[in-house]
Amino acid sequence: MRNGEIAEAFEELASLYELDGAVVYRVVAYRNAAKAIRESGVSVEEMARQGRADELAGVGKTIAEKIGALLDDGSIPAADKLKGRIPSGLIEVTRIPGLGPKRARLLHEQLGIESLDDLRAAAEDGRLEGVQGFGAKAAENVRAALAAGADGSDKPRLLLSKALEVGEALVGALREHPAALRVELAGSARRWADSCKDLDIVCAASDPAALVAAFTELPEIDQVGSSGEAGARAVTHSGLPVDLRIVPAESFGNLLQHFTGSGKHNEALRTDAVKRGLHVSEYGVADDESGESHAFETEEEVYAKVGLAYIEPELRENRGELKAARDGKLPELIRLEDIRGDLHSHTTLSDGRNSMREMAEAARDRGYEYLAITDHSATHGFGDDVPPDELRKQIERVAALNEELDGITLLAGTETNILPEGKLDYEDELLEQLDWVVASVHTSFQMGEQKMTDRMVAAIGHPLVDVIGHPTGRLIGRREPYALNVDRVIEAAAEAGTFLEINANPNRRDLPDNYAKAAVEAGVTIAIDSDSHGVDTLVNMRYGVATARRAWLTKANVANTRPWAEVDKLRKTPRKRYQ
DNA sequence: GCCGTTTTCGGCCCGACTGTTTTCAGTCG
Repeated sequence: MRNGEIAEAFEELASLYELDGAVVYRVVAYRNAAKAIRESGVSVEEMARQGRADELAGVGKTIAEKIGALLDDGSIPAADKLKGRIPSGLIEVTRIPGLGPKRARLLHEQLGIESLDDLRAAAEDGRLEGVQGFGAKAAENVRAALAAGADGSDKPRLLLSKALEVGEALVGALREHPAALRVELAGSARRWADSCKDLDIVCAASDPAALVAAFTELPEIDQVGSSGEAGARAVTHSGLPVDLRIVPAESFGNLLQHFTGSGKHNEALRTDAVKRGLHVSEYGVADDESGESHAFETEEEVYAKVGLAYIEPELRENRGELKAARDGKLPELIRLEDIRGDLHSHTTLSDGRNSMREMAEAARDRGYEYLAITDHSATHGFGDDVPPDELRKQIERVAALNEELDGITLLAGTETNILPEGKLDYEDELLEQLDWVVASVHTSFQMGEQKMTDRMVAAIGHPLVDVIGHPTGRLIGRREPYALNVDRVIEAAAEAGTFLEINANPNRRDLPDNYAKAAVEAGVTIAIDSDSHGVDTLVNMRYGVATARRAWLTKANVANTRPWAEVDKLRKTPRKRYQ
């Protein structure tokens, strides 16, 4: 079973316990365990088989046993038992705004409601008002939510690149307003998560009312829900909810820290602080000893007050960053400026939109020292392939252009398909003449896990494969990863010395952060590549670096923070012509 | 149900808002 599937089972179990009226701490414990399982960079099934599932933070003896039962029998006995009492449709009912587990349970007990359809009927025929705690307003809110299309599914999330497009425009416009003192994007966008469900903007202002008024008039804003001196809630034309908060400048650090999250990070931070007699909220840090509350202008001061080193937003996911901050063991995260070249790009020779020269000049303008031209191989499958003879000519064209270009080195490369049997798309004799070889899967996505993993491991073992491109094949929010044993892929890459890519395309960000972290811990070197198909997407490198930062990576973990000559030496098969 | 530089038992973040209350529970972020 995949980590995601195991996590889902425990999320369901948490909801069932919650509807059954279990103590909230038990429900939270199951939810925390589900999160740890989902985010694990190694196979939890494998850990469980080895009796090590309880090494995950938040998984103890009881949950470890339940994981075992789930793997052995396909279900958790406690969940099966609860399902006898609690209809699964009730979980959807709890996702209607304003309805939670307590009220859903009440509706089940008093009206026999078991599904959204039942809820709709009861809201329409007036039975809802008869339930204790429900008045006319509550019933009306349910009717409105259902009419607005609430269907019991989780809120949709927008890809980070789309959210940032809007968020950066809003922040830029607000910063230009004369009343603005400080304006920062907070929330999941500031943590560079894969996707966002809303935007949070935190401001300090000399004239709050004027700044709020200006915000509601911005061209990106469609509807304004509520607004006042303290901020506004609005929705953009693209349907993204935006929360604007205005705070006093002297407590800007507290608010920014609070609204950057994540919720789990803040919860853990506060629990930790309580042990030191400190109570952290968005307004300040209250000190039991002095009885005073301390407000801070900067986040650095907030973290210092609770005895922690400053934690970068990308790390604030409660994945061990608090302990590392306490022990002074936070990594010095890689920065975008550390990147010295891009090792995966396309031109019009395959499916790119710009010529080799245009790509080279654009890369040089970004300050890169080198750019690998890696057009698709002979069986790419989408047309625009590069047959062997064409690739030979391309090597010559790269050499000729290098003669003309100053300030950047072009590398002759390929993004070769990994064929279903694990072989590559060109003969070794041709691959040997290339400076850089990316190998990726672009066909036969539906293979079983064993075959797909064998296929990948075979490519990793090929002496002339420098890096595996977008190793899991996921498309964020649209396509699950291939059925792949990522543990084995990482192990094979570590053993062979083959690099694994963090593909920086914002739709991919592949390797994902959890796997990239596990890969580096296993000794794998990472390459962060834009996979640009035009000059306009070289900037996507920032999403790859963000994923690397979320994976706790340093400059040293990433190949292309080095000059090209060092990258050549670092890979498993340095090419003779460079020696 | 988990966890341990106060604890192997007794804790387990903080505050705002809403609607229904007659002092607060439930929900949300």
